[in-house]
Amino acid sequence: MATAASSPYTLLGSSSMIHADSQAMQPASPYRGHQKLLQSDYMQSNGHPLGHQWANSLSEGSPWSTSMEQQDVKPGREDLQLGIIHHRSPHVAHHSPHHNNHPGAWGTPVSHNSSISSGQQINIYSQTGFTVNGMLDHGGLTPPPNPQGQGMHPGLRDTLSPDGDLGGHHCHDHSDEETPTSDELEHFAKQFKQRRIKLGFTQADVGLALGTLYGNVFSQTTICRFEALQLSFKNMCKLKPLLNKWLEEADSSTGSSSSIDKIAAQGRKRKKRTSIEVSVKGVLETHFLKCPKPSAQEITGLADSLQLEKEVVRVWFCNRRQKEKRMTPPGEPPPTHEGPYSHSGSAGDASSCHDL
DNA sequence: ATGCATGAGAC
DNA sequence: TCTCATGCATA
Repeated sequence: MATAASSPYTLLGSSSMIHADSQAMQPASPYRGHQKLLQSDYMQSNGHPLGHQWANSLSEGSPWSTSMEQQDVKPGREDLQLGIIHHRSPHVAHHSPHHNNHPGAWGTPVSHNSSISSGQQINIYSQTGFTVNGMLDHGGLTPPPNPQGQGMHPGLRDTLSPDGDLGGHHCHDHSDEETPTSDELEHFAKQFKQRRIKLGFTQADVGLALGTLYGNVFSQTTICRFEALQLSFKNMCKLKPLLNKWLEEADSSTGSSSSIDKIAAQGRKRKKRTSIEVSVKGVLETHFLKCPKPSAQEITGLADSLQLEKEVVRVWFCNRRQKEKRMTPPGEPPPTHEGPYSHSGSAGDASSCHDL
């Protein structure tokens, strides 16, 4: 038996800790953001669908490479949130318990190569203006008369399903609003951030507002990643319309509406974040370069060597892969250093990292 | 802003 | 078991 780790986590008696902190934004850090998103087909070599579209581009002229230099400046808001709440049922017509929105593929709506092992699922569905609620109050962008209106909806986040179809028909392929190009997304992200800041909203505010408006609550992290274009193309496509709507709302009701909606429905005890030492990280990275996808056996061995839980090591590799996917796509080595596991030329890799 | 973590779905 | 979307907790 190699694998024998079921629940390595011990449930610690965690008291109900309610963190009522507000996401204060940090002074924009001068980080590097040379990320170019390219829309290309999946490169199905032979089972290694690492074909992502995030490519690095040092072209300073590329809008994508330009990092946001805006700072979060609040013109004059203290607890004002764009919580335009309407009295609408949180449950519109959810057919599925989960929100399985497939906004579209990575700019490959027609491609249906099944060679994509476990990469992006190819769906041609598109969300055409998901019906947020059956009915908006009046006009939709009407701020509530009561600024301190009580948030009547908890932190529902799986209620909204941007379906619009599922009926078993319609196969429109509007390659316009449905599948924005990477350039559009990039531009939108930048515009979004600027507007957001201008309006005096934090990323967390937006996340909450989205939940208030459409039922899909997002965290500051997600909004942040959206603005930084650190999400997958598909994910970006999914969030764009939501954020776009929010922008419209925010723009329309500038100076009105406010509702502190806190999603305090956290009944999940999360494992304490493991802090991996730099030295250990170095080792992990070294292994990652050799083998981005170590087997369970290798992971176990590594964990043992580093004195870490197997789960931690496994998750580390998973996260590492994800990170690599959005930062350094295969085929485009970063300008600062060499690519991680440089493409093996054409075909013939996909695995085989036997070195233990 | 980002590292580590969780969970659903795909394979 | 991996990928992928997402977020708590933290630097």
